[in-house]
Amino acid sequence: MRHVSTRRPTIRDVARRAGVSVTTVSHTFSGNGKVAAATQQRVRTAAHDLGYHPDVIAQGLRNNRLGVIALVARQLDALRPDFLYDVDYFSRFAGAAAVAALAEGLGLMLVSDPTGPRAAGAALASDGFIVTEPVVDDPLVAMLTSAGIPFVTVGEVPGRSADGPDTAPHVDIESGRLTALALDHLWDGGARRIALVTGTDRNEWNLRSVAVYERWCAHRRMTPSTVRVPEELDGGGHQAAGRLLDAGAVPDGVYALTSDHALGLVAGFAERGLRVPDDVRVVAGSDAESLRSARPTISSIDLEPEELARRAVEALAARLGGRPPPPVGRPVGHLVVRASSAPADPPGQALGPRP
Amino acid sequence: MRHVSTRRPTIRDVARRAGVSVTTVSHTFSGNGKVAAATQQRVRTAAHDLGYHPDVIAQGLRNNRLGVIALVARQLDALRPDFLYDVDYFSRFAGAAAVAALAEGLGLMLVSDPTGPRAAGAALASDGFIVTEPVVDDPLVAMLTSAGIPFVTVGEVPGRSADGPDTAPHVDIESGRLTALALDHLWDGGARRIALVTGTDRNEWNLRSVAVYERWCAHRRMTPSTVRVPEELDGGGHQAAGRLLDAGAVPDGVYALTSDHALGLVAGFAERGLRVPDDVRVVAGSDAESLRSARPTISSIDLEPEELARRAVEALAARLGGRPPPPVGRPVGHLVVRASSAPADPPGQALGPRP
DNA sequence: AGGCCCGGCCAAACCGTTTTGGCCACGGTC
DNA sequence: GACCGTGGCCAAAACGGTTTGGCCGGGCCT
Repeated sequence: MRHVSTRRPTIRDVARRAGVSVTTVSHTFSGNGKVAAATQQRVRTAAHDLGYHPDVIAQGLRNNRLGVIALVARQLDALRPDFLYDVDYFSRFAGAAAVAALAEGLGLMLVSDPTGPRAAGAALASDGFIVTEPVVDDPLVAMLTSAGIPFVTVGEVPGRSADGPDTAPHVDIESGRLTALALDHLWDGGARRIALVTGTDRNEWNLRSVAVYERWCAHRRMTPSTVRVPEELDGGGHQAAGRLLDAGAVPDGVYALTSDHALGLVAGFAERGLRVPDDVRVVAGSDAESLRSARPTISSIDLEPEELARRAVEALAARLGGRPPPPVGRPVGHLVVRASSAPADPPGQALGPRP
Repeated sequence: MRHVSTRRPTIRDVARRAGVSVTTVSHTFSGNGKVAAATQQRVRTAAHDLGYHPDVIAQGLRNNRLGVIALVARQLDALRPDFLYDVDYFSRFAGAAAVAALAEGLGLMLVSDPTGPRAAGAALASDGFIVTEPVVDDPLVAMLTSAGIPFVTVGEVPGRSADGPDTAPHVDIESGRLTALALDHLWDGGARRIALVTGTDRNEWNLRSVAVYERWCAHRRMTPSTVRVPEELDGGGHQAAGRLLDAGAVPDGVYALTSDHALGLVAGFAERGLRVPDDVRVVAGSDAESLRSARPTISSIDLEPEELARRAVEALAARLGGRPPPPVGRPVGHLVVRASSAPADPPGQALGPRP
């Protein structure tokens, strides 16, 4: 007999119990129609007695919105499915996005690229998408655009500057400012032969960093030296160190865009007898726990994924609600100086820690 | 005029175009009724021409299932909302869970504790829940149980052993075996005064580890020495080191359940002049990138969150599909030996690396 | 020949909401 | 007194699928 009581109460049950129509119940909850205060009270107590909660799916069917946004985790599609690069960044981003979504009354769904082979049907049920680090001619962006599904990218979609106003709404990751920040910091520390280690994804982060780096070098009459290694390549940083040293012009400063690569780089330098930061200073372009605990600790750009996530969610929520986009806030992302780029001790002085 | 073409095609459009009823269209896709092969073909091409995809929400309304499971991220509710402890574990878990869910045709929703203050309506739309690290008298478990919502926990719900068959379905994290593994390893390395540093959450991991540790000590006639520090306490490991040393009986081996604490512990020991692993060996109970790159590198138990996540998703999916639970697989979780617990060099021998 | 089963198809009910259009009574306006 | 506006309520039509029950005709058995 218990199966009788197991059915969750519907709006009809509430209506019956309150002695009104379902319309009235719907109205009292949505605040849409006109319902007398006394009636509202009756409805509310009836609903409460029954433990009624509106069915989100039925609502979704009717209003064509579920209250769920999707975060596309492209790293999930990497060749090694059990491997996530830039774990810190993604995890901090996803966690903060979930919290921000919650605050907007939305759920956060983690999906792999819906243009990929295993397109999850459920993924398409979401009201909007957050796409991190879109690449040039991004198929996902194209798909979302043509399907008319609202989305927000984190970082601009590169290679569209010519299109003008056609650019998709995005959260600014300020890659230009941050690159300059890192390079200036290395320069201020005394580095005069600064190399760049970048990933191969054609996203804004990589592309703009390279562009800014080259302009920056030209401005200072420095010959740029760029090494490209795939983001997801294990030991990529190590390899980059080798390539930089073998190339002849040994750098005295390196800006490595990926935290993993920065780690490998430092290790690679150590193996070849170069001391960090004494012989070569290193700054990573993305912060991670591992940089904090490495020996030496490694300086980095903290992109503030939490803040980016919050902004992305807010922008998307505003879009979904037909509200104007939130105003741009303070500049996001900052430099965290650690041992790997600490200013050189004056020559001839003891190397021990100073009070 | 474009708004006309913008409506996505429904099952009715397909039916009309194929010259059949909607029932037939539904049947050809679900494989439920009997539909002649030729008719099926007509329907499929019609659907393809129209770019038809069934509406997940409408399906969900009828079948009472959306194809989405929820992963409860309790760390999101921590006091500092921008802080996740054991980032590695959670991120690896969530990523793998999303992939596994995808493979089952399910979406993965990240939600905060639905019993919490900000209960997201959408959260309740999910078909089932994955609850990591349930605690004694877990309110969430109680809520899910009473609401009849299917769920799977990762790690047993502690304090229910008396209930017998009443225990909730769970994925075994094998905390007993792993604790013994770590302790035996310390013992084999020569440690004879082994301390335990544990968190304060009353989950299986902490509780069982303590229990096994105490039994293990009794068996070897060793006086147990346990230090408790909250998981989310920054600098908790550091504090633990202080407490252990101030207590008088300086340990020569420590098993610290949280990776953060292990890190702080090593740092704390170093400050007080204790060398790791020479004076005291350390093993962490949870692996993380930071342990891999710390100096010295720190041994740990790799819980294999990816495998746990996969199992949790599969178990939940089976439950949702009314299928029997998947068979238990190989033992999961293993010890990763690093420098912090390397066997002592025989006295009088050089300390340099050996080939 | 009659009865039965079964393959192939369809019309209609149903899932739990929201929204539209209308009904009724009441009060104010001319 | 006819008219209109409006506050309060409701019945019914969506929303886009799935499932039930039934209809029809042909082959097989007796």
